[in-house]
Amino acid sequence: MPELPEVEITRRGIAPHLQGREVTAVVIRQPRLRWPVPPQLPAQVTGRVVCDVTRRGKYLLIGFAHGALIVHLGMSGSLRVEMPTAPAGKHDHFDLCTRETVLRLHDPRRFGALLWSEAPLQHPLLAHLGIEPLASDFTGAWLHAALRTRTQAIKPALMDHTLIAGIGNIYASEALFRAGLRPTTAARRLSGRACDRLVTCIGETLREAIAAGGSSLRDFVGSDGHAGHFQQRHFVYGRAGEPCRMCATPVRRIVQGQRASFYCPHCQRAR
DNA sequence: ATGCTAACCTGCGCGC
DNA sequence: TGCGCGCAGGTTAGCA
Repeated sequence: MPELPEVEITRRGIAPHLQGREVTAVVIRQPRLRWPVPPQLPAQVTGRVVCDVTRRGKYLLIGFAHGALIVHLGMSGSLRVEMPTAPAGKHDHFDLCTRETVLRLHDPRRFGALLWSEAPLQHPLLAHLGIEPLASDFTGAWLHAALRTRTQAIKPALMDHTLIAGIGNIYASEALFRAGLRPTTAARRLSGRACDRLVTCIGETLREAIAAGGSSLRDFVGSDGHAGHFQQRHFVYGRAGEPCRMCATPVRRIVQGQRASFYCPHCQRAR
């Protein structure tokens, strides 16, 4: 589930329930995540008030005056706002309680993370993140310059978070389809016009996904919290062998850097 | 520095 | 029904 749009949707869903609220209790039910949840974390935030909930790449930051909780959802993580009386289930790792609700971290595969930092943007996990793909300084000219020395294929380059923060496997394939670019094209070979197009398409892809998820924000309270059920209509992702939505040519699946890439061999020929 | 591989986990869908 | 297999939205550590 969680690439940048899902993380942003989560942020918007949980922020109203946290901002300005005092943390009344913290429950670490299952500390095993990518790294163990720090045992001193409850003492750090109990009795403190949440200032804001922000996002950097795929990281969520639950901010306090003296630092922030850093949350990463990994492959299978989700955050839900529930009533304090709701029973915790299997793979519910952690609760952040306020007087009104409980923020619950659920993560079956345990690739997620929950950490505390007094200077979150300087934290080793965040310090080297690249440009925000929805920020106004992410332009075709910027991308063209950034890719100039990259021998790597464009698709894994888009997923390099030290270059661009937050683009995952689904949206990398989707954005390249929209831009008409072959995922295997060497990044340095992209023309200025191709980079312009790609930046536009990345923005459109991410914004549309956020907008599609935004319609289900109310579900963050009291329901399954499953940000996937609004079913974005992918052009190519997960559609190997199925007809391209634009030209009906069968979509191809290849593997790049041990990750599946999907593309239309007819629509994606430009560079 | 750069680039590949393995590793961390559970769950689901598929073919037999 | 049940079992084994392959696959999954991410990222780091370690090694060449």
